[in-house]
Amino acid sequence: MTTAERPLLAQEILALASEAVPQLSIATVYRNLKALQDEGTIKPVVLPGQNPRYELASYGHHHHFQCRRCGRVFDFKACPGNLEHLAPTGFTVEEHEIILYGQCRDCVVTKADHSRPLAGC
Amino acid sequence: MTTAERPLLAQEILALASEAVPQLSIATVYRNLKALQDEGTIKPVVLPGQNPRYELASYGHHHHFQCRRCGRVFDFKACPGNLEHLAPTGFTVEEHEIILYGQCRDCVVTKADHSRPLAGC
DNA sequence: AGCTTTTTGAGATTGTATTCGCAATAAGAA
DNA sequence: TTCTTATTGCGAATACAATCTCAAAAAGCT
Repeated sequence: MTTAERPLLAQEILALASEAVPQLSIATVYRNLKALQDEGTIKPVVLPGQNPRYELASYGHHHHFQCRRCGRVFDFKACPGNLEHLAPTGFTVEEHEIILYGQCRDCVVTKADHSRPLAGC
Repeated sequence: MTTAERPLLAQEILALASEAVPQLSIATVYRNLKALQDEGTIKPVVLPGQNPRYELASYGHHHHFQCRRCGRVFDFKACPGNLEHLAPTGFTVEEHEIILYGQCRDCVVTKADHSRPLAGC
């Protein structure tokens, strides 16, 4: 399994790995994901209402961007920090999560080009 | 159906409404949620890996806080804004979502009190 | 009250991501 | 090569939120 530059769905992993191992089954993908997760190599990235994606656990604090056109999720390191004061008074903030939605670099090209595929571009 | 002060799960709605209508079934809850959603009165609030909660659609831009102890989700209006620049260069940000995790006012009381229930407190 | 329409409860069913079971295959050791 | 162990493919099974079915109950109307 090679390193990817963004969190991947089990299905994306299957698709990508299938290029090298055509008969690869989804069960094997899930089995390996589980194993890698148990040993702490990877961790799940869950966006609201979506299936888990997976990325290397070694990558530090960061957040995620999802492209609305191609659906891919990207990491970004930037973080405003100091979000503790946003919560209602009396609340304690232990962790935060920021998710940005928009168009990725590949997809901003032409706003109105509806002929391009909506996923996997 | 009365107004609640935070987004509720179908199950929470069932539990709360059952106090008034004991034999209420989950099907009715889902039916009404769907109807209210179709007419635009409520909208779903989805946290990563969790079932949708529902809140009034009229409440403007805001974000969510989840208490790790009782699991309840709360709204908060505060928002740092200007998150567009956080995304990688070349990306366009159309929307953002911030989720804070921690302890709610009710649950911060005693950090080490493990005798209290973990949900519904 | 009698009739019609809408809503409901309760259980069955669906959809779908994930996991299991197990025989087959591959990889390692000797 | 032969034996042993680990991994795989593939179809079946699971888990579970959400939806459907349909007879019963409730609400409206006259």
